[in-house]
Amino acid sequence: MAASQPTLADRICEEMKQAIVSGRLAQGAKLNEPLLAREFGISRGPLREAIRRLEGLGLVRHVPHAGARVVRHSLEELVEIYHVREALEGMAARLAASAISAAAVTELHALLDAHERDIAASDGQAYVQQEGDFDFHYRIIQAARNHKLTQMLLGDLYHPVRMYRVQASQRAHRPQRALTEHRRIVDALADRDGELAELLMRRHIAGARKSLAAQLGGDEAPSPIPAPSTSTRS
Amino acid sequence: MAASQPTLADRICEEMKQAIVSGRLAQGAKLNEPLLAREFGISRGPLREAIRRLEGLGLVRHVPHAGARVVRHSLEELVEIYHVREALEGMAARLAASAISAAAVTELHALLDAHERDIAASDGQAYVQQEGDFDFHYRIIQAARNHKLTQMLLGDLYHPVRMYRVQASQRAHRPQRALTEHRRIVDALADRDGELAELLMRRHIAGARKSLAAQLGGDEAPSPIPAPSTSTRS
DNA sequence: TTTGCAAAAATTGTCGACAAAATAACATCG
DNA sequence: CGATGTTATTTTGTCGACAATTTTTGCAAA
Repeated sequence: MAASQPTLADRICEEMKQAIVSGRLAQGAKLNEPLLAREFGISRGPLREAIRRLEGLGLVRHVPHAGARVVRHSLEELVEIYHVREALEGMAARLAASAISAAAVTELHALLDAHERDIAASDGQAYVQQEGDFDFHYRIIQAARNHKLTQMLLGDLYHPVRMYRVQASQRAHRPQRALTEHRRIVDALADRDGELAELLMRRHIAGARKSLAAQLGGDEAPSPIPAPSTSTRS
Repeated sequence: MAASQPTLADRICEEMKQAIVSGRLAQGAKLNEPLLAREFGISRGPLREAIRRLEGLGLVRHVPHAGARVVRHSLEELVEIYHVREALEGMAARLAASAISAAAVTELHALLDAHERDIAASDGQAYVQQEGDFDFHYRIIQAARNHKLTQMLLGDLYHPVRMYRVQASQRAHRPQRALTEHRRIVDALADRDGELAELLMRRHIAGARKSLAAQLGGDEAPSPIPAPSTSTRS
């Protein structure tokens, strides 16, 4: 079902998605149609279709006669996303404990072994852990065998997270500790202990969220006054 | 977000979304561009943009040189969605317990009172409970004050559910019981008991999911998926 | 210098036309 | 009669051009 003859709009959409996630198209950047069209060597028609698709995906925002811009992700929004991830990936871990195959568990162990080697090799930077972390979470999500869940998590929710990681050049929070937590989760999966797997996954993501929230300045745990001013005034 | 001058593509996108959810555009129906363009009285350009946006929203599926079709939702997928709803709305209930205002709790009570009157009045059919149920869940989600959560739940996830409800003409499962469960949830919110609110909400949705899954086992007379008649009004 | 308004430029929205591909129809052959 | 290759039609993909709107620019006045 791969694109046998990928259309121009599809190709451009994919390229732009990559450009946005990688930061080559900065957050809030205006998408100038004639310019981009010339740059990609295509007409404005397919480009507009690609932009509309990205709009549906939530990666760009479009106002009627003012053009489209790359969405901006505030740290607050990142924290919100981590809340959602906590709920969703916790569920994924629980489902995975029931659905995962023994072979997949073995593969997960091998993956974590590889991560351990990578961390030991590139001590300090641990950039590989970035993609490796994604890889781990990807596999858990896939193992849950819930198509809609996969679609939401991998299709929509992860883009902002990847954008943030790449663009902020944020190093992994204590990759050694993350690795240990990953191992515990896999152990729970191997034991078919869905409850424990969910708990550990939630704690794992909640830890990352709190680390993120710490950058916000204040603790965000109990929001006493929600401050309804979203300040998205236009 | 005041649509100062809604563009054609936006308007058509909205109309098509409505048509898909309401079932006027059946599941699996082919989106014939010249036909639809004539029907809407516009050119193919904006129509294609609208379709691309719907594609990003996950309401239509597009294959390179074969055209776009309305997505088909199997009962299995519905069950998957209810799993996701359970996790997400459970979280929403927990967050809402912390974030909701006293005034909002009062409004919720009033809403449920109205539902009770409606059920008593239109005993049996209880069609109002359909939208009312959505209304209740809407408010809980909003009360969680998590923008991303709202976006995912109300933006993407609910469309298939509404499609299913509308098209299958499914009556609410025991509206009286649903109402009671709703009341208990609001009570938990009023007590600021997030844990209990989450538990009750999860149980509430899990019940609906099980009722849904029961249909999966036993094939009943009403065929849930209508025959894909390619003919649309011209 | 700053403010306000008007013209100009650029950009977005929309359309019709042409090229490429897929589907349908049809005639031919086994 | 059915299968198959070819043609014809429909449908999708792409492009350039024109209209509508917004933003910028320029200029004059307070």
